[in-house]
Amino acid sequence: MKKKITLKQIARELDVSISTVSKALRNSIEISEDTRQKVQAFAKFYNYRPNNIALSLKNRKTKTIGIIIPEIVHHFFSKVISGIEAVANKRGYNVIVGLSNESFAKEVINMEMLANGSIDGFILSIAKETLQQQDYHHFTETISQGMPIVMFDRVVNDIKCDKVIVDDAQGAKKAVTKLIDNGCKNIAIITTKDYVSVGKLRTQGYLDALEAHKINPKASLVLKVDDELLSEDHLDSLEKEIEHLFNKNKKLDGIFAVNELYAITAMKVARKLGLKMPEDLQIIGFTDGVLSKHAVPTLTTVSQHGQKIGEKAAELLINNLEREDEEDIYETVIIETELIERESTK
Amino acid sequence: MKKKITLKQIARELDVSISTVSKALRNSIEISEDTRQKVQAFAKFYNYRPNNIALSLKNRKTKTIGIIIPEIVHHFFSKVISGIEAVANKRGYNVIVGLSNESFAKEVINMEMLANGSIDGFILSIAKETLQQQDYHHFTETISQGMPIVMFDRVVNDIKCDKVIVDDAQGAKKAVTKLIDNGCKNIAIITTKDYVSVGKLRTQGYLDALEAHKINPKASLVLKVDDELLSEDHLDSLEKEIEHLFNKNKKLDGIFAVNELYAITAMKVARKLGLKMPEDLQIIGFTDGVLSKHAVPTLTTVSQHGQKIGEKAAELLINNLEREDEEDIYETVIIETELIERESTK
DNA sequence: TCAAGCAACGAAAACGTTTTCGTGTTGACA
DNA sequence: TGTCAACACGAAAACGTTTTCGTTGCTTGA
Repeated sequence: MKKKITLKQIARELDVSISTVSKALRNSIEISEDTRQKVQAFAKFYNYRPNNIALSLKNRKTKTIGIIIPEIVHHFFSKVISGIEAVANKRGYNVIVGLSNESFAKEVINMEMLANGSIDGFILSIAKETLQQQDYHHFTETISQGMPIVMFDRVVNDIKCDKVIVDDAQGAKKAVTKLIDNGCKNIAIITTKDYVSVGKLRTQGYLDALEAHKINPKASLVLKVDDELLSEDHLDSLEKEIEHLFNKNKKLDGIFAVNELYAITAMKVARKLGLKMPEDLQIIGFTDGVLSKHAVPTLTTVSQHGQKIGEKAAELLINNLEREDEEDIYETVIIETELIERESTK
Repeated sequence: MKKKITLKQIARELDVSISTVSKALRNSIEISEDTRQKVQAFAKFYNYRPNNIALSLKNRKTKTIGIIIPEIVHHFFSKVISGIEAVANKRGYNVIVGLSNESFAKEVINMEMLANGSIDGFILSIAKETLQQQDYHHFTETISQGMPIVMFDRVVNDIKCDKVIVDDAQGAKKAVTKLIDNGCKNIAIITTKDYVSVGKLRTQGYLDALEAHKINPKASLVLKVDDELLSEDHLDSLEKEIEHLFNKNKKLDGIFAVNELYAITAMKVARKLGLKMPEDLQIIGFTDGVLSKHAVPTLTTVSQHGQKIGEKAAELLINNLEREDEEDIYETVIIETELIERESTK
């Protein structure tokens, strides 16, 4: 077992001072050609690499980004991480991941754990519980300590930080407009309760599209699902609620769902009821995940470009970290959504 | 902006020494009740938290685990991370994630980036390119530097480290046996080229099951797909290959696929050919991802329990890190697979 | 011959902790 | 009064770097 070698050990072996070794390795002109060669050869032979922790302590920056997300087993979030990692890596940063599991307490703990020097800045998407409780002190506090935050997807406006969001309302509007253009007369929306900001915005987009076409929204066409039904365990109750939606609206011919799972489940119920897609019923989902691509029929969906969101968030954060002047100008970048048309629409 | 406060600043404000502050905060009996109270109150007021980096440097351990995986946008891998994170968090560790993107070079770079003090140990799954080139020097080197590694899923035997694997062969055998028991006479396997260890093992399990039932394997029933077809971009060619498989074997009535995507694609082709599932054709996949659960028909599959794999890997690593005696005893833990029966089989 | 200047190197501080080992003061006790 | 223990605290080293600021010894020019 050959342990990692340090400057001190090299210095001792070569009978020079630590400073000399350090300078020699960084090709300082202060050091003679001779000693430089000698030191570098020795270092190379023993595969010397400076200790990151020591560097972090000295430079007071860790070249590490902290990511806090609600969950990782989720196509969208893993896409975002993938984007973050790509940019971070290219610019010499590492990423450290914490999961909140949608819990306020875990979000706080995780942030505190990382904020004590482990990272230079955060990229995060807020837990549902936090959104519900509207307690954002942990964000404001870390920001006031000089640690920058970039929020994505689930953001809250009154925090001073960079944000990367999709135009949820616009994307939803595009989707619903598509359904209208395709001849749908009775379009339902399956969405979440309002405290989930993105759910609210998408619902707004749905209403906007209807209004733009002078269609009166009907309350019975709006299904706000309790989000705990999103967990795989409660699929049955989700199905029941959706079935109820069909029963209440016999002439239903279009559905816009604010996520993939709602859309897929709606498809399943429709199939059970003997509806043909896209002939009798057209469906559009949100989030271009793996389910949409491989469903039967394949699902038309609003793509959020998770990878791009991650890349942009990482760029914003790193730019902020490496900016010389300490100006506090915060950007909100909107990533365009894209309607990916597949078989579930005409 | 109130920056993080340090021991030194507290010491200066309270006009005591740094040592006193440190001891007072750790409730040392060396310090008088009075000063202890004073220091603790002050620290609490300014929300003092010890700097992690300084602690890492001093203790020569970072309480951080490095994860290197081929990709993160993948149900199995994100499940594993989720498991690792849960255990790590509970035991006071953070996780830092690096992606190899199946590339040898990126795997090496990532490991070198983290091995210089940033982490205490690795949990990883080997990149395909690395498996192909069979160059494992970066593993042996980090191990010989005293940094422990736990490998999962894609492992290689001759590296001295803990391993967490699924009984791929056994799982495959279970699946194929199920097909045989269900009356299938002509069972094909869709698998990867042999250098992917898990693909090879699963193929072996397929052959084992046939042999156990005295069925002669037919070369035409074994489809070894070039793995670049796994990328979403090459789905067409994958479909073509599978279609070719059907054409060559008119009496095909069972398919075992070594991953979800192959299985789903086989379903798609079968449906195009007008085959009814499970009546005309039964299919079993590997990896219990989100696709299996929501496919039409839902897919019978061999579950690997990714979460459990992650948990176990984290336990092994942390136990190793916190073991007092430096004994090098390495374990290989086998996580049982489970056949989850759904609609694609009778 | 001497001051100046330069080349080559070393000492030490700093980053923020923890911990070991003093050290000074007090009180008790002989 | 002198000694010793207990008490409360501080100095300093250590973790591994980088960097500033000396400090040598030698050369050079007048």
